Order: sequence, then structure tokens, then C-alpha cells
Amino acid sequence: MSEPRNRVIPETTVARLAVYLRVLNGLAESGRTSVSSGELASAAGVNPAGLRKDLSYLGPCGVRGVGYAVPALRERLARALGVEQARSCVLVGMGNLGSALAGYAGFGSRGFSFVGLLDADPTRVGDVVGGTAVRPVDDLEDVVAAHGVTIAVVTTPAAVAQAVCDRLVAAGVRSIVNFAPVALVVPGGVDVRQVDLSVELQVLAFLDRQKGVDVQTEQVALP
Amino acid sequence: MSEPRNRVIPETTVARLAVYLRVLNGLAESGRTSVSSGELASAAGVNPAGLRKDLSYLGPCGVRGVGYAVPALRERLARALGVEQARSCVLVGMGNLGSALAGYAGFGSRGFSFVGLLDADPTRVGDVVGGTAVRPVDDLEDVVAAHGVTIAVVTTPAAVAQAVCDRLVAAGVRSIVNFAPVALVVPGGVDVRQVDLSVELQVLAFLDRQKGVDVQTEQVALP
DNA sequence: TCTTGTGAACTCGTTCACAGCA
DNA sequence: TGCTGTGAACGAGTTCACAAGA
Repeated sequence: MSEPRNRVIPETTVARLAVYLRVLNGLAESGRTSVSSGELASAAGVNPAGLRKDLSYLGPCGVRGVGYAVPALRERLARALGVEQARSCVLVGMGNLGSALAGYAGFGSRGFSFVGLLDADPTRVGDVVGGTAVRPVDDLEDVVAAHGVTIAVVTTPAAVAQAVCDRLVAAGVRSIVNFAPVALVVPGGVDVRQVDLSVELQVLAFLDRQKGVDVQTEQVALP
Repeated sequence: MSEPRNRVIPETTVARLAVYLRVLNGLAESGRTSVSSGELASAAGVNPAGLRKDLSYLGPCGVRGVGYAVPALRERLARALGVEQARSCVLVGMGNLGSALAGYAGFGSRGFSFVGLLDADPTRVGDVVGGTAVRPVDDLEDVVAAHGVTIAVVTTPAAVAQAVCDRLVAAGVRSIVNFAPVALVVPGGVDVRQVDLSVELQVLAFLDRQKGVDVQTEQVALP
């Protein structure tokens, strides 16, 4: 059988599979029909052996001595990631970041559709972002129930993120991406992925400063 | 001495140190003067032992039997992360996401200042975001040189990200946070941190779907 | 006695090297 | 011959358990 094996797929691998799928979509658009692990790996910015190991979690999906068939692999990945049918999500907090995410066309093509954009600010309610009208946050429970939403994105101010999270969980949401800079407390069975944009910058600054120190040290060491 | 040891600090630890610092800032505002590893860990969403190990890279900074002094630890972390003096950054691509990042007040308080906001679209040039005026992307080299910028944020469309990256590197930038969904190719000595917002959502969707499957399986298994 | 600091064990993910097969 | 698929070696990071010390 070519069905996925009973192995559990590590989260790190799932994240990379999503990247491979994005690259394959680009290749398919260019009319490419076949690709090697080396080429795919360099386009995705990973090690070729690692890419093959990642794909091996889905069972054999290439041809030895040749490479991978682009359309077949694309379909295989899409199915493994569950991108075949669009998944309904809600987004709470239509500030700058929330608006950016809601307006990002990339989500639609990757199997996500925002069925609810919610904000507590009455002046924002009614705005149309990415084709969807912003609704008052009081509608949260209604929207989640009406569409059977299980995935939510939180882009509220930190101060209200936990309260919003509690309401989402109570309404039936089981998976949350949190952009607010606080650690959310959730009951078991609920997944939270914490994304802190300024941490990325801070890590980079740390590495950058180390480079600077190294350069200084070298300069001091030189005559 | 209480100076940092010569150990190399893992990137994963650096990222968490930034989170601890954020939590400490909140505690300091509340007037808290002392905190235990357990409390700090739960506020940051990590394991207490791991937190202590993270802090130990900076050398001993707590009091056994008591905990950590909030102001002292705050200063220690700020110094380790290099947040004392503001670092100059440029941001290229003032679309939705770029505007959101540029307008995010959190960066200022965390030691970053955007000295250049650049965009290729003439209709955006002149807009003021977060107190800084948007300039044409042609000014890239001038801005980088004038401020000695070594850190850049790329929020352009994917199609032009590599070209922008090449210009940044040629101008002297050594550290890049890339939000465009392509793997940037850079020479040695240049760090790139790739952030793909839709990958977060995709991983979450995968986990969410697995839960659904598990539930279904359970339901099938029930009488 | 309480909490920190840390070596040691362990788990997880990555890399390597080569067997397997068109 | 060439590239995939994968067990095995390796290394990084996390967790544990306890010694050290206020």
C-alpha cells in the first residue's frame, strides 16, 4: 500500500512538509514535472538527506534513480497536511497584525478560510478585510458554533488575550495560534502555538552583536 | 566574578531569555521585587528546571532558598541580550505585514529602532508609520550606510525578496529576518531567520486534524 | 528548609553512509 | 549509473535528581 505508515510525524517535519508543498506549487506552475531531492532541498533551504527522511514518513513516494514526480508528490503532501478541504478559522483582534493576516491571500490557497474576523473596537466593526466583514467580538460564540470552527488566531493586545482564549476554548476551539506576547493557559487537549515576532528580531540581534564582538576581538588582536 | 561564562549560549536559550525579560518587565511594573524559578517559568510557559539552566548560562544570578531579585535579573538579561542601546534596523516592504511590524510599539521598548522604512510603490512613499516616513527602496544603500545598519527585516513579495536581500547584504547588512515565503541564499557570515506565518497555521491544522481522527476512532470504538 | 545551580541521563532530531532499486 | 529510502551514528537540547548554600 502507498498509505501513510503508522509512524508518528514529528512537528518539525510537519513544518517542513508545508514548505516543500509551497515549493512544489511553484514548480508545478512553471510546468516542471519531476524534481530531485537535492533540488527540492536547496529550494526549501534544507539538507537533501533530511528532506528524503521527511518524505519517508509518508511512505515511499519517489522513483529511485530518477526523483519525484511533481504532481504526485504535491497531491501526497496536500493530503498528508489536510489541505484538500478548506478549514474554517476565526481571527480575533483586527489591529495592524490581524488585518495583515486576514488580508494575506496566501492563506486561502493553503487551505484556510477565515469565516470570522472579530474585534472589540466598534469603529472597526463593519470594515471589510480580505473579503470578510469585521464583526463584534460578542459574536465569537455564534461564529464558532455556526461553522464548527476548531482553529483560531489571536492577535489581540496582551491584556485581553487570555480572556479571549478562554472564550474560544469554551466555545469549542481546540487549536490556537497566539501572537499576543503572553503565555496562554489552556486545558489539556488544546494546542497553542506561540508566535512572538520580536523574539525573532531579538535572537538575530544577539547573534549580530556576537559577530560584532568577534570582529572587535580580531581587530584588537591584529597589529 | 558575576560576568557571563565563556560558554556558548544556544539559540533556543536566547529566544527564551527574551521571553523571560518580557515577563520580568511586567513583574517590575507590578512592583514585584522577587520571583522564584517556578513562578517565572509558568508565566513564560516553560519548565522550571529548564529556566534555571537557561539563566545559568549567564552565571549565578539568584539567591538559593529565596529566588531571583526582579530588578537585578532584568538588568542582567537586558545586558546579555544587548538591549541596553537601541539597535538600528531597516524594514523593506511596507505592505500590510510590514506596516504592522513598523507600527508595533513593542519593538521600541525592546531595543530596536527602525531607521528606514522602504517600499518600491511610489504611492506608499511619504506615508508615516510608527513615526517614521516611508522612503523609496532606491534609498536602501544610503540608509544602511548612513546609520551603519546591520539588521534588516524583509516583508516584500516573494518574487523580489532575493533581489532585496542581495542589495542588503552588499550594503553591509549581516542579519536578516525574512517573512517572504522563499528561502534566501546568502553568503557565509550572514544570518537569516525565516518566518513563515502560514506554516504555523498549517502545523496547527495538522495537529487539529489528528485530534479529529483520534476522536472519530474513539467514537467508532465505542458501542 | 527552601530554592538555586548543575552534572548526568535521556529524548529527540539531524546528519551520515550505504543498501536497494529503476 | 544515479537517486531514493533508511538504519545507524552523532549531536543538541531537555528533563531529572540531587548537591550546594542562603
